[in-house]
Amino acid sequence: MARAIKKNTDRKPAPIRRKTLPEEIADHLRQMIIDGVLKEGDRIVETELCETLNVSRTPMREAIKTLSHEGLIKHQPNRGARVASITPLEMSQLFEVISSLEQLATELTVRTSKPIDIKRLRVLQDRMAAHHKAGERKDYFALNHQIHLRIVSMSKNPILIETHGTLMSRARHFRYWALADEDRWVEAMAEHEVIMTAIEAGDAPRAGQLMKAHVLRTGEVVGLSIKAATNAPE
Amino acid sequence: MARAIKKNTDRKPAPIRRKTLPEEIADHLRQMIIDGVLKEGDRIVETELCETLNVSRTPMREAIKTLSHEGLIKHQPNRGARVASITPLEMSQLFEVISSLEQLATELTVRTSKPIDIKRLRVLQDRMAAHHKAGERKDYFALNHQIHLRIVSMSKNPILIETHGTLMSRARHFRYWALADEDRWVEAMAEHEVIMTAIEAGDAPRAGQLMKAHVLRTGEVVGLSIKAATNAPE
DNA sequence: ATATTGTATTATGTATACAATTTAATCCTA
DNA sequence: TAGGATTAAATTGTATACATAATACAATAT
Repeated sequence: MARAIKKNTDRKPAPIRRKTLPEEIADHLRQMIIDGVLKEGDRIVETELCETLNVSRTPMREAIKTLSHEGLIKHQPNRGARVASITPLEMSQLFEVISSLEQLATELTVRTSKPIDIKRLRVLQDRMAAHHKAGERKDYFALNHQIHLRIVSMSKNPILIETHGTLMSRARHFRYWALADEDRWVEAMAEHEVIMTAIEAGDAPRAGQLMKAHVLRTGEVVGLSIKAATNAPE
Repeated sequence: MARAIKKNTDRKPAPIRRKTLPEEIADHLRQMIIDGVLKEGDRIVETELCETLNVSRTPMREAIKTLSHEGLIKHQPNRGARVASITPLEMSQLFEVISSLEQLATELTVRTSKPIDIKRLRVLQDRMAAHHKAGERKDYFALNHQIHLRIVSMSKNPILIETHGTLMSRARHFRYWALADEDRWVEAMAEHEVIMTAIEAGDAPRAGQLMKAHVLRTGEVVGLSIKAATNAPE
Protein backbone atom coordinates (compact mmCIF):
# COMPACT_ATOMS: atom_id res chain seq x y z
CA MET A 1 0.00 0.00 0.00
CA ALA A 2 2.57 2.51 1.11
CA ARG A 3 4.89 1.53 -1.72
CA ALA A 4 2.32 2.41 -4.28
CA ILE A 5 2.18 5.93 -2.97
CA LYS A 6 5.91 6.26 -2.94
CA LYS A 7 6.10 5.32 -6.62
CA ASN A 8 4.46 8.64 -7.21
CA THR A 9 7.70 10.51 -6.63
CA ASP A 10 9.94 7.91 -8.26
CA ARG A 11 8.68 8.08 -11.83
CA LYS A 12 8.21 11.27 -13.73
CA PRO A 13 8.09 14.78 -12.31
CA ALA A 14 4.46 15.49 -13.05
CA PRO A 15 2.81 12.87 -15.20
CA ILE A 16 -0.32 12.21 -13.19
CA ARG A 17 -0.99 15.87 -12.58
CA ARG A 18 -4.00 16.44 -14.76
CA LYS A 19 -5.37 19.87 -15.29
CA THR A 20 -7.30 21.46 -12.51
CA LEU A 21 -11.06 21.32 -12.63
CA PRO A 22 -11.55 25.02 -13.36
CA GLU A 23 -9.06 24.74 -16.22
CA GLU A 24 -10.85 21.77 -17.69
CA ILE A 25 -14.12 23.61 -17.45
CA ALA A 26 -12.56 26.66 -19.09
CA ASP A 27 -11.29 24.49 -21.94
CA HIS A 28 -14.72 22.99 -22.31
CA LEU A 29 -16.39 26.39 -22.41
CA ARG A 30 -13.88 27.64 -24.96
CA GLN A 31 -14.62 24.67 -27.17
CA MET A 32 -18.34 25.24 -26.78
CA ILE A 33 -17.87 28.79 -27.97
CA ILE A 34 -15.64 27.80 -30.88
CA ASP A 35 -18.05 25.05 -31.88
CA GLY A 36 -20.92 27.47 -31.75
CA VAL A 37 -22.78 25.60 -29.01
CA LEU A 38 -22.61 28.89 -27.18
CA LYS A 39 -23.27 31.59 -29.73
CA GLU A 40 -22.26 35.16 -29.30
CA GLY A 41 -24.62 37.19 -27.20
CA ASP A 42 -25.88 34.06 -25.48
CA ARG A 43 -26.60 34.44 -21.82
CA ILE A 44 -24.47 32.26 -19.57
CA VAL A 45 -26.43 30.87 -16.66
CA GLU A 46 -24.14 29.34 -14.10
CA THR A 47 -26.52 26.72 -12.75
CA GLU A 48 -27.44 25.48 -16.22
CA LEU A 49 -23.84 24.94 -17.24
CA CYS A 50 -23.12 23.36 -13.87
CA GLU A 51 -25.78 20.73 -14.51
CA THR A 52 -24.52 20.14 -18.03
CA LEU A 53 -20.92 19.59 -16.97
CA ASN A 54 -21.84 18.12 -13.60
CA VAL A 55 -19.75 20.42 -11.43
CA SER A 56 -20.59 22.88 -8.72
CA ARG A 57 -20.78 26.61 -9.11
CA THR A 58 -17.45 27.45 -7.50
CA PRO A 59 -15.11 26.00 -10.14
CA MET A 60 -17.58 27.01 -12.83
CA ARG A 61 -17.41 30.61 -11.70
CA GLU A 62 -13.62 30.45 -11.76
CA ALA A 63 -13.71 29.17 -15.32
CA ILE A 64 -16.13 31.89 -16.34
CA LYS A 65 -13.83 34.44 -14.81
CA THR A 66 -10.92 33.04 -16.80
CA LEU A 67 -12.82 33.32 -20.06
CA SER A 68 -13.82 36.80 -19.03
CA HIS A 69 -10.20 37.78 -18.59
CA GLU A 70 -9.46 36.34 -21.99
CA GLY A 71 -12.19 38.49 -23.47
CA LEU A 72 -14.28 35.60 -24.76
CA ILE A 73 -17.19 36.46 -22.54
CA LYS A 74 -18.33 39.69 -21.01
CA HIS A 75 -19.32 39.82 -17.40
CA GLN A 76 -21.57 42.43 -15.83
CA PRO A 77 -21.74 42.55 -12.03
CA ASN A 78 -24.93 41.04 -10.67
CA ARG A 79 -26.18 40.74 -14.19
CA GLY A 80 -24.44 37.61 -15.34
CA ALA A 81 -22.22 36.91 -18.30
CA ARG A 82 -22.73 36.71 -22.02
CA VAL A 83 -20.64 35.30 -24.81
CA ALA A 84 -18.80 38.32 -26.18
CA SER A 85 -19.97 39.50 -29.52
CA ILE A 86 -17.38 41.05 -31.72
CA THR A 87 -17.91 43.77 -34.26
CA PRO A 88 -15.95 44.14 -37.49
CA LEU A 89 -14.23 47.14 -35.98
CA GLU A 90 -13.18 45.23 -32.88
CA MET A 91 -11.96 42.38 -35.02
CA SER A 92 -9.76 44.67 -37.06
CA GLN A 93 -8.49 46.33 -33.89
CA LEU A 94 -7.72 42.90 -32.50
CA PHE A 95 -5.72 41.96 -35.56
CA GLU A 96 -4.01 45.31 -35.48
CA VAL A 97 -2.48 44.36 -32.15
CA ILE A 98 -1.81 40.79 -33.19
CA SER A 99 -0.05 41.98 -36.33
CA SER A 100 2.26 44.10 -34.25
CA LEU A 101 3.07 41.17 -31.97
CA GLU A 102 3.73 38.88 -34.91
CA GLN A 103 5.95 41.48 -36.48
CA LEU A 104 8.05 41.47 -33.33
CA ALA A 105 7.95 37.69 -33.16
CA THR A 106 9.12 37.38 -36.74
CA GLU A 107 12.00 39.77 -36.20
CA LEU A 108 13.12 37.91 -33.10
CA THR A 109 12.76 34.58 -34.83
CA VAL A 110 14.90 35.63 -37.75
CA ARG A 111 17.56 37.07 -35.50
CA THR A 112 17.80 34.24 -32.98
CA SER A 113 16.88 30.99 -34.70
CA LYS A 114 19.30 28.30 -35.70
CA PRO A 115 19.38 27.35 -39.41
CA ILE A 116 17.96 23.93 -38.62
CA ASP A 117 14.85 25.48 -37.11
CA ILE A 118 14.40 27.76 -40.09
CA LYS A 119 14.58 24.67 -42.28
CA ARG A 120 11.87 23.03 -40.19
CA LEU A 121 9.74 26.08 -40.73
CA ARG A 122 10.31 25.77 -44.47
CA VAL A 123 9.04 22.20 -44.32
CA LEU A 124 5.78 23.40 -42.85
CA GLN A 125 5.59 26.12 -45.45
CA ASP A 126 6.00 23.64 -48.30
CA ARG A 127 3.40 21.32 -46.85
CA MET A 128 1.02 24.23 -46.60
CA ALA A 129 1.73 25.13 -50.20
CA ALA A 130 0.93 21.57 -51.22
CA HIS A 131 -2.41 21.73 -49.44
CA HIS A 132 -3.12 25.00 -51.16
CA LYS A 133 -2.31 23.56 -54.55
CA ALA A 134 -4.55 20.58 -53.82
CA GLY A 135 -7.34 22.88 -52.73
CA GLU A 136 -7.49 21.35 -49.27
CA ARG A 137 -8.79 24.31 -47.36
CA LYS A 138 -9.01 22.72 -43.95
CA ASP A 139 -5.53 21.24 -44.02
CA TYR A 140 -4.16 24.49 -45.36
CA PHE A 141 -5.79 26.35 -42.53
CA ALA A 142 -4.37 24.02 -39.91
CA LEU A 143 -0.85 24.36 -41.29
CA ASN A 144 -1.23 28.09 -41.61
CA HIS A 145 -2.23 28.36 -38.00
CA GLN A 146 0.62 26.10 -37.00
CA ILE A 147 3.18 28.20 -38.87
CA HIS A 148 2.07 31.39 -37.20
CA LEU A 149 2.22 29.73 -33.80
CA ARG A 150 5.62 28.26 -34.59
CA ILE A 151 7.07 31.61 -35.53
CA VAL A 152 5.72 33.18 -32.38
CA SER A 153 7.09 30.40 -30.22
CA MET A 154 10.45 30.60 -31.99
CA SER A 155 10.75 34.14 -30.68
CA LYS A 156 11.51 32.50 -27.34
CA ASN A 157 9.84 35.37 -25.51
CA PRO A 158 7.34 33.76 -23.10
CA ILE A 159 5.43 36.97 -22.50
CA LEU A 160 5.05 37.54 -26.20
CA ILE A 161 3.91 33.97 -26.70
CA GLU A 162 1.35 34.16 -23.94
CA THR A 163 -0.02 37.55 -24.92
CA HIS A 164 -0.33 36.45 -28.53
CA GLY A 165 -2.14 33.29 -27.50
CA THR A 166 -4.68 35.13 -25.43
CA LEU A 167 -5.48 37.57 -28.19
CA MET A 168 -5.67 34.84 -30.82
CA SER A 169 -8.26 32.98 -28.80
CA ARG A 170 -10.56 35.94 -29.20
CA ALA A 171 -10.48 35.55 -32.94
CA ARG A 172 -11.77 31.96 -32.51
CA HIS A 173 -13.59 30.47 -35.42
CA PHE A 174 -13.77 33.74 -37.27
CA ARG A 175 -10.26 33.21 -38.51
CA TYR A 176 -11.62 30.55 -40.82
CA TRP A 177 -13.48 33.22 -42.64
CA ALA A 178 -10.27 34.81 -43.80
CA LEU A 179 -10.19 32.22 -46.55
CA ALA A 180 -13.81 32.58 -47.52
CA ASP A 181 -12.69 34.36 -50.64
CA GLU A 182 -10.73 32.38 -53.21
CA ASP A 183 -8.71 35.37 -54.37
CA ARG A 184 -7.70 36.19 -50.82
CA TRP A 185 -6.54 32.62 -50.34
CA VAL A 186 -4.22 32.86 -53.32
CA GLU A 187 -3.02 36.23 -52.09
CA ALA A 188 -2.36 34.97 -48.56
CA MET A 189 -0.42 32.00 -49.86
CA ALA A 190 1.76 34.32 -51.93
CA GLU A 191 2.36 36.54 -48.91
CA HIS A 192 3.47 33.56 -46.87
CA GLU A 193 5.95 32.57 -49.52
CA VAL A 194 7.50 36.03 -49.57
CA ILE A 195 7.66 36.10 -45.78
CA MET A 196 9.37 32.73 -45.70
CA THR A 197 11.90 33.90 -48.27
CA ALA A 198 12.73 36.96 -46.18
CA ILE A 199 13.11 34.78 -43.11
CA GLU A 200 15.49 32.47 -44.93
CA ALA A 201 17.44 35.46 -46.18
CA GLY A 202 17.86 36.59 -42.59
CA ASP A 203 16.26 39.94 -43.33
CA ALA A 204 14.56 40.51 -39.98
CA PRO A 205 13.07 43.98 -40.59
CA ARG A 206 11.67 43.00 -43.96
CA ALA A 207 10.26 39.70 -42.70
CA GLY A 208 8.69 41.54 -39.79
CA GLN A 209 7.16 44.20 -42.01
CA LEU A 210 5.75 41.62 -44.38
CA MET A 211 4.29 39.61 -41.55
CA LYS A 212 2.66 42.65 -40.06
CA ALA A 213 1.08 43.57 -43.36
CA HIS A 214 -0.06 40.00 -43.90
CA VAL A 215 -1.79 39.71 -40.55
CA LEU A 216 -3.26 43.17 -40.85
CA ARG A 217 -4.73 42.25 -44.19
CA THR A 218 -6.11 39.04 -42.72
CA GLY A 219 -7.83 41.06 -40.02
CA GLU A 220 -9.42 43.33 -42.58
CA VAL A 221 -10.72 40.42 -44.58
CA VAL A 222 -12.11 38.71 -41.50
CA GLY A 223 -13.77 41.96 -40.48
CA LEU A 224 -15.36 42.30 -43.89
CA SER A 225 -16.57 38.71 -43.77
CA ILE A 226 -18.24 39.32 -40.44
CA LYS A 227 -19.85 42.47 -41.70
CA ALA A 228 -21.15 40.65 -44.76
CA ALA A 229 -22.47 37.80 -42.64
CA THR A 230 -24.10 40.19 -40.20
CA ASN A 231 -25.87 42.24 -42.83
CA ALA A 232 -27.00 39.23 -44.78
CA PRO A 233 -27.51 36.39 -42.28
CA GLU A 234 -27.55 32.81 -43.36
CA MET B 1 -41.81 61.46 -16.41
CA ALA B 2 -41.03 59.48 -19.48
CA ARG B 3 -38.89 62.37 -20.56
CA ALA B 4 -36.80 61.98 -17.48
CA ILE B 5 -35.90 58.43 -18.39
CA LYS B 6 -35.05 59.46 -21.89
CA LYS B 7 -32.66 61.99 -20.47
CA ASN B 8 -30.74 59.07 -19.07
CA THR B 9 -29.22 58.40 -22.44
CA ASP B 10 -28.44 62.05 -22.91
CA ARG B 11 -26.26 62.41 -19.87
CA LYS B 12 -24.15 59.68 -18.42
CA PRO B 13 -24.90 55.97 -18.72
CA ALA B 14 -24.15 54.52 -15.29
CA PRO B 15 -22.54 56.79 -12.74
CA ILE B 16 -23.49 55.16 -9.45
CA ARG B 17 -22.10 51.69 -10.22
CA ARG B 18 -19.38 51.00 -7.62
CA LYS B 19 -16.70 48.34 -7.96
CA THR B 20 -17.33 44.77 -7.01
CA LEU B 21 -15.75 43.27 -3.94
CA PRO B 22 -13.31 41.01 -5.80
CA GLU B 23 -12.19 44.00 -7.85
CA GLU B 24 -11.61 46.06 -4.76
CA ILE B 25 -9.64 43.25 -3.22
CA ALA B 26 -7.62 42.88 -6.41
CA ASP B 27 -6.82 46.60 -6.36
CA HIS B 28 -5.79 46.29 -2.75
CA LEU B 29 -3.53 43.34 -3.44
CA ARG B 30 -1.94 45.13 -6.39
CA GLN B 31 -1.21 48.11 -4.21
CA MET B 32 0.24 45.84 -1.54
CA ILE B 33 2.60 44.40 -4.14
CA ILE B 34 3.55 47.78 -5.55
CA ASP B 35 4.11 49.15 -2.06
CA GLY B 36 6.26 46.20 -1.20
CA VAL B 37 4.02 44.98 1.61
CA LEU B 38 3.95 41.76 -0.34
CA LYS B 39 7.45 41.19 -1.62
CA GLU B 40 8.31 39.00 -4.53
CA GLY B 41 8.47 35.34 -3.71
CA ASP B 42 6.23 35.84 -0.70
CA ARG B 43 3.79 33.09 -0.07
CA ILE B 44 0.15 34.13 -0.28
CA VAL B 45 -2.00 32.40 2.32
CA GLU B 46 -5.65 32.94 1.60
CA THR B 47 -6.91 32.84 5.16
CA GLU B 48 -4.32 35.32 6.37
CA LEU B 49 -5.22 37.90 3.75
CA CYS B 50 -8.89 37.26 4.39
CA GLU B 51 -8.46 38.21 8.02
CA THR B 52 -6.43 41.26 7.09
CA LEU B 53 -9.00 42.58 4.64
CA ASN B 54 -11.95 41.14 6.51
CA VAL B 55 -13.52 39.23 3.65
CA SER B 56 -14.27 35.60 3.04
CA ARG B 57 -12.22 33.26 0.92
CA THR B 58 -14.48 33.22 -2.12
CA PRO B 59 -14.01 36.81 -3.31
CA MET B 60 -10.39 36.67 -2.16
CA ARG B 61 -9.75 33.67 -4.38
CA GLU B 62 -11.33 35.48 -7.29
CA ALA B 63 -9.03 38.43 -6.71
CA ILE B 64 -6.02 36.15 -6.49
CA LYS B 65 -7.04 34.54 -9.75
CA THR B 66 -7.26 37.96 -11.36
CA LEU B 67 -3.77 38.88 -10.25
CA SER B 68 -2.61 35.51 -11.46
CA HIS B 69 -4.02 36.20 -14.92
CA GLU B 70 -2.24 39.51 -14.91
CA GLY B 71 1.01 37.76 -14.10
CA LEU B 72 1.59 39.53 -10.82
CA ILE B 73 1.40 36.33 -8.84
CA LYS B 74 2.10 32.73 -9.73
CA HIS B 75 -0.33 30.05 -8.74
CA GLN B 76 0.47 26.36 -8.38
CA PRO B 77 -2.42 23.95 -8.01
CA ASN B 78 -2.87 22.77 -4.43
CA ARG B 79 0.33 24.49 -3.52
CA GLY B 80 -0.87 28.05 -3.19
CA ALA B 81 0.27 31.26 -4.75
CA ARG B 82 3.38 33.40 -4.53
CA VAL B 83 4.12 36.93 -5.57
CA ALA B 84 5.78 36.55 -8.95
CA SER B 85 9.45 37.24 -8.98
CA ILE B 86 10.84 38.70 -12.12
CA THR B 87 14.32 38.18 -13.51
CA PRO B 88 16.25 40.75 -15.53
CA LEU B 89 15.67 38.60 -18.59
CA GLU B 90 11.93 38.49 -18.06
CA MET B 91 11.88 42.22 -17.47
CA SER B 92 13.61 42.90 -20.76
CA GLN B 93 11.29 40.45 -22.52
CA LEU B 94 8.36 42.23 -20.97
CA PHE B 95 9.55 45.59 -22.24
CA GLU B 96 10.28 44.07 -25.60
CA VAL B 97 6.58 43.38 -25.99
CA ILE B 98 5.54 46.68 -24.46
CA SER B 99 7.85 48.54 -26.82
CA SER B 100 6.19 46.91 -29.77
CA LEU B 101 2.75 47.86 -28.50
CA GLU B 102 3.80 51.44 -27.85
CA GLN B 103 5.28 51.63 -31.31
CA LEU B 104 1.91 50.70 -32.74
CA ALA B 105 0.14 53.07 -30.38
CA THR B 106 2.37 55.93 -31.39
CA GLU B 107 1.83 55.30 -35.09
CA LEU B 108 -1.93 55.17 -34.63
CA THR B 109 -1.89 58.28 -32.47
CA VAL B 110 0.03 60.27 -35.02
CA ARG B 111 -2.21 59.14 -37.83
CA THR B 112 -5.58 59.63 -36.14
CA SER B 113 -5.28 62.40 -33.59
CA LYS B 114 -6.65 65.87 -33.98
CA PRO B 115 -4.16 68.76 -33.77
CA ILE B 116 -5.73 69.95 -30.53
CA ASP B 117 -4.96 66.62 -28.86
CA ILE B 118 -1.40 66.69 -30.09
CA LYS B 119 -1.10 70.12 -28.54
CA ARG B 120 -2.38 68.79 -25.24
CA LEU B 121 0.29 66.14 -25.41
CA ARG B 122 2.89 68.82 -25.96
CA VAL B 123 1.70 70.55 -22.79
CA LEU B 124 2.40 67.41 -20.81
CA GLN B 125 5.77 67.07 -22.48
CA ASP B 126 6.76 70.62 -21.54
CA ARG B 127 5.65 70.14 -17.97
CA MET B 128 7.72 66.98 -17.79
CA ALA B 129 10.71 68.87 -19.18
CA ALA B 130 10.26 71.48 -16.47
CA HIS B 131 10.30 68.83 -13.78
CA HIS B 132 13.41 67.37 -15.31
CA LYS B 133 15.13 70.70 -15.35
CA ALA B 134 14.16 71.24 -11.71
CA GLY B 135 15.45 67.82 -10.81
CA GLU B 136 12.07 66.72 -9.49
CA ARG B 137 12.40 63.02 -10.06
CA LYS B 138 9.06 61.94 -8.69
CA ASP B 139 7.04 64.53 -10.59
CA TYR B 140 8.99 63.77 -13.73
CA PHE B 141 8.23 60.12 -13.35
CA ALA B 142 4.51 60.73 -12.88
CA LEU B 143 4.34 62.89 -15.97
CA ASN B 144 6.39 60.44 -17.95
CA HIS B 145 4.04 57.65 -17.04
CA GLN B 146 1.07 59.83 -17.88
CA ILE B 147 2.46 60.69 -21.31
CA HIS B 148 2.99 57.06 -22.23
CA LEU B 149 -0.53 56.20 -21.10
CA ARG B 150 -1.95 59.16 -22.96
CA ILE B 151 -0.30 58.16 -26.21
CA VAL B 152 -1.57 54.61 -25.84
CA SER B 153 -5.09 55.77 -25.10
CA MET B 154 -4.96 58.19 -28.03
CA SER B 155 -4.55 55.18 -30.29
CA LYS B 156 -8.26 54.61 -29.66
CA ASN B 157 -7.76 50.86 -29.91
CA PRO B 158 -9.36 49.37 -26.78
CA ILE B 159 -7.63 46.04 -27.13
CA LEU B 160 -4.28 47.72 -27.46
CA ILE B 161 -5.00 49.88 -24.44
CA GLU B 162 -6.07 46.96 -22.30
CA THR B 163 -3.21 44.69 -23.30
CA HIS B 164 -0.70 47.44 -22.68
CA GLY B 165 -2.18 48.13 -19.26
CA THR B 166 -1.97 44.53 -18.19
CA LEU B 167 1.65 44.21 -19.24
CA MET B 168 2.61 47.50 -17.65
CA SER B 169 1.23 46.39 -14.31
CA ARG B 170 3.81 43.63 -14.29
CA ALA B 171 6.59 46.14 -14.39
CA ARG B 172 5.15 47.67 -11.17
CA HIS B 173 7.57 49.63 -9.03
CA PHE B 174 10.58 48.47 -11.00
CA ARG B 175 9.87 51.12 -13.57
CA TYR B 176 11.06 53.69 -11.05
CA TRP B 177 14.48 52.15 -11.33
CA ALA B 178 14.80 53.24 -14.93
CA LEU B 179 15.83 56.65 -13.66
CA ALA B 180 18.24 55.38 -11.04
CA ASP B 181 21.08 56.56 -13.24
CA GLU B 182 21.43 60.28 -13.83
CA ASP B 183 22.86 59.88 -17.31
CA ARG B 184 19.96 57.68 -18.36
CA TRP B 185 17.56 60.27 -17.11
CA VAL B 186 19.07 62.93 -19.33
CA GLU B 187 19.09 60.49 -22.20
CA ALA B 188 15.45 59.52 -21.71
CA MET B 189 14.39 63.14 -21.57
CA ALA B 190 16.16 63.79 -24.85
CA GLU B 191 14.48 60.79 -26.44
CA HIS B 192 11.10 62.04 -25.38
CA GLU B 193 11.74 65.39 -26.96
CA VAL B 194 12.67 63.80 -30.27
CA ILE B 195 9.62 61.57 -30.15
CA MET B 196 7.37 64.52 -29.48
CA THR B 197 8.88 66.38 -32.40
CA ALA B 198 8.24 63.47 -34.73
CA ILE B 199 4.66 63.26 -33.50
CA GLU B 200 4.10 66.94 -34.15
CA ALA B 201 5.65 66.55 -37.58
CA GLY B 202 3.10 63.85 -38.32
CA ASP B 203 5.82 61.34 -39.11
CA ALA B 204 4.12 58.19 -37.85
CA PRO B 205 6.75 55.58 -38.80
CA ARG B 206 9.56 57.62 -37.34
CA ALA B 207 7.68 58.45 -34.15
CA GLY B 208 6.84 54.78 -33.78
CA GLN B 209 10.41 53.67 -34.32
CA LEU B 210 11.74 56.18 -31.84
CA MET B 211 9.17 55.19 -29.23
CA LYS B 212 10.01 51.55 -29.67
CA ALA B 213 13.70 52.21 -29.21
CA HIS B 214 13.02 54.39 -26.20
CA VAL B 215 10.91 51.81 -24.39
CA LEU B 216 13.28 49.04 -25.33
CA ARG B 217 16.14 50.99 -23.85
CA THR B 218 14.12 51.63 -20.70
CA GLY B 219 13.56 47.92 -20.35
CA GLU B 220 17.26 47.21 -20.63
CA VAL B 221 18.09 49.77 -18.00
CA VAL B 222 15.46 48.46 -15.63
CA GLY B 223 16.76 44.95 -16.19
CA LEU B 224 20.29 46.05 -15.37
CA SER B 225 19.10 47.82 -12.25
CA ILE B 226 17.38 44.68 -11.04
CA LYS B 227 20.44 42.63 -11.75
CA ALA B 228 22.61 45.07 -9.83
CA ALA B 229 20.21 45.12 -6.91
CA THR B 230 19.98 41.36 -6.87
CA ASN B 231 23.70 40.75 -6.89
CA ALA B 232 24.39 43.44 -4.34
CA PRO B 233 21.34 43.65 -2.10
CA GLU B 234 20.69 46.74 -0.06
C1' DA C 1 -54.98 51.36 -21.95
C1' DT C 2 -50.75 52.71 -20.04
C1' DA C 3 -47.70 53.52 -16.57
C1' DT C 4 -46.01 52.86 -12.06
C1' DT C 5 -45.36 50.48 -7.92
C1' DG C 6 -45.08 46.40 -5.19
C1' DT C 7 -44.20 41.50 -4.98
C1' DA C 8 -42.36 37.03 -6.39
C1' DT C 9 -39.02 34.64 -8.76
C1' DT C 10 -34.61 33.88 -10.43
C1' DA C 11 -29.73 34.43 -10.66
C1' DT C 12 -25.66 36.14 -8.88
C1' DG C 13 -22.50 37.29 -4.85
C1' DT C 14 -20.64 35.84 -0.41
C1' DA C 15 -19.82 32.95 3.47
C1' DT C 16 -19.16 28.67 5.45
C1' DA C 17 -18.74 23.71 5.73
C1' DC C 18 -16.59 19.70 3.94
C1' DA C 19 -13.04 17.00 1.17
C1' DA C 20 -8.61 16.31 -0.69
C1' DT C 21 -3.95 17.44 -0.97
C1' DT C 22 0.33 19.06 0.58
C1' DT C 23 3.59 20.09 4.22
C1' DA C 24 5.34 19.23 8.83
C1' DA C 25 6.19 16.68 12.65
C1' DT C 26 6.53 12.43 15.12
C1' DC C 27 7.63 7.96 15.82
C1' DC C 28 9.55 3.94 14.77
C1' DT C 29 13.35 0.77 12.81
C1' DA C 30 17.87 -0.33 11.08
C1' DT D 1 21.48 8.76 14.97
C1' DA D 2 19.77 8.76 10.25
C1' DG D 3 16.30 7.36 7.18
C1' DG D 4 11.75 6.53 6.23
C1' DA D 5 7.11 5.80 6.92
C1' DT D 6 2.97 7.23 9.40
C1' DT D 7 0.25 10.41 11.34
C1' DA D 8 -1.07 15.23 12.38
C1' DA D 9 -1.61 20.02 11.01
C1' DA D 10 -2.35 23.32 7.78
C1' DT D 11 -3.85 24.89 3.36
C1' DT D 12 -6.07 24.60 -0.82
C1' DG D 13 -10.10 22.87 -3.69
C1' DT D 14 -15.07 21.96 -4.01
C1' DA D 15 -19.81 21.91 -2.66
C1' DT D 16 -23.58 23.94 -0.53
C1' DA D 17 -26.22 27.23 2.08
C1' DC D 18 -27.40 31.89 2.77
C1' DA D 19 -27.76 36.96 1.32
C1' DT D 20 -28.45 40.35 -2.02
C1' DA D 21 -29.44 42.30 -6.21
C1' DA D 22 -31.93 42.15 -10.70
C1' DT D 23 -35.69 40.78 -13.51
C1' DA D 24 -40.42 39.47 -14.56
C1' DC D 25 -44.90 39.75 -13.42
C1' DA D 26 -49.12 41.33 -11.53
C1' DA D 27 -52.05 44.58 -9.48
C1' DT D 28 -53.56 49.06 -8.92
C1' DA D 29 -54.13 53.74 -10.03
C1' DT D 30 -54.29 57.30 -13.21
